Amino acid sequence: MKEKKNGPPGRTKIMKALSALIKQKDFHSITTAEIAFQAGVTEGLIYKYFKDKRDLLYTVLEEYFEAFREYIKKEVAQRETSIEKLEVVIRANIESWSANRVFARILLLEVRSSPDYYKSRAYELVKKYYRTIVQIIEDGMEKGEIRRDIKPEVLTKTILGAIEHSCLGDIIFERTIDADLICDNICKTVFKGVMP
Amino acid sequence: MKEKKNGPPGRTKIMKALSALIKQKDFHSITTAEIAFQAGVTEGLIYKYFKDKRDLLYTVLEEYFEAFREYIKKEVAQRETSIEKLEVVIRANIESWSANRVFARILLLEVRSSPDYYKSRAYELVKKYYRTIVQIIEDGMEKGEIRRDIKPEVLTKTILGAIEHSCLGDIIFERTIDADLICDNICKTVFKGVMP
DNA sequence: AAAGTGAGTAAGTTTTACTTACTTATGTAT
DNA sequence: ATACATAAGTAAGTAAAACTTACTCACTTT
Repeated sequence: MKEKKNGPPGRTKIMKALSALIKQKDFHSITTAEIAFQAGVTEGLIYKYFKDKRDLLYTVLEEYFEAFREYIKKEVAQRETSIEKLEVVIRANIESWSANRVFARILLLEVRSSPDYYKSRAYELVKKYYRTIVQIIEDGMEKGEIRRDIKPEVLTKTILGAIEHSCLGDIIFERTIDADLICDNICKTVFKGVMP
Repeated sequence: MKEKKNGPPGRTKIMKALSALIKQKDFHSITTAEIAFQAGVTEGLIYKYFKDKRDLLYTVLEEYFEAFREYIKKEVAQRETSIEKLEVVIRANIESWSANRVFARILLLEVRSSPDYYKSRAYELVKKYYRTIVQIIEDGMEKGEIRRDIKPEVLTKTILGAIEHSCLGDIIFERTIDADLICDNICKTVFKGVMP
């Protein structure tokens, strides 16, 4: 077996088609007709395999996310202290987005506004990722590496938010992401604080 | 003069109508027919005063943002040190969103994905807000209150991102925002760092 | 009073997401 | 092999929503 169970070829072609189109324009202005044309199938087939246009988007996102989590997991496992682990999460996250802008754009801009997204499998993966970070922080607190007067959940959100917003502008305006600079700045801020 | 130059009554009614509807459901599932009905005008009038449905949304957002900036400006002026100013920005931002969820939802979820938004007047106001914070940080660096080995722009994005992501979940799922907890946690993290 | 202007309308058209009823290919048991 | 079942794919629509166009009415200006 070369591939995972991707299902029928038409389904794969449709996902590839949207994946390609989303590089060129925003999701809202991509029509189902365009997707079908790019995939070389008819419009109706989209609705055979996906509930609706958005469901297709979530499924594409899911694929990206699976790879992303895999990568992060591997990197984290190699580190010892919780601070090192957090640093590698921050770095890997930014670098993943930098290498895979489409993924970042879908995740940060295209799906969040639809209520249905929060019932999707893709969102389940996001939550898993979130919980991984909370766990790192809780472990760090237990080991005395991280101060205990902060809520792990809020700290996680602070870190994820810092990453997201720092990359957002570059993603929207198609600029190159200076991963090192951003990572370095976020780590300095979060680990040691901004006071001299 | 009671009001600012709001333009013709129909225009105001349309904006009020969308403002009310967006409290109940997400922008995508609000139809122009609904907006017109709620406003007590015909659908065509919307297109007399606004380029399209999204343009109307940006204009509503603009109104909210104007008030937001006014409030922040006043709060900031009362503080002395740059750290105090940053703290009050964080607090005022979170409290504004807590008090005005519609505004936060539009800003964080509904407009960001459309390229047109980045040409709107509303986005200009966002940039102004961003620059205000950069300025506070630059002043702080000059006065020696903030370490100089961080880029003011990245630090600004880190702070804004931390705020946004910390509130996002509560906004989406309509939970109450614990402004004090979030503000306190972000300040602790950003000012002093997470290490004990 | 005639002309001009801006607010507002009624009745379309077009676009686009989504459906339905059908055909063609593929694999499987007798 | 042949009949049957199931899955892949298509063609031609429908419905709803965004957006247009050509018009009317009221009110001001000269």
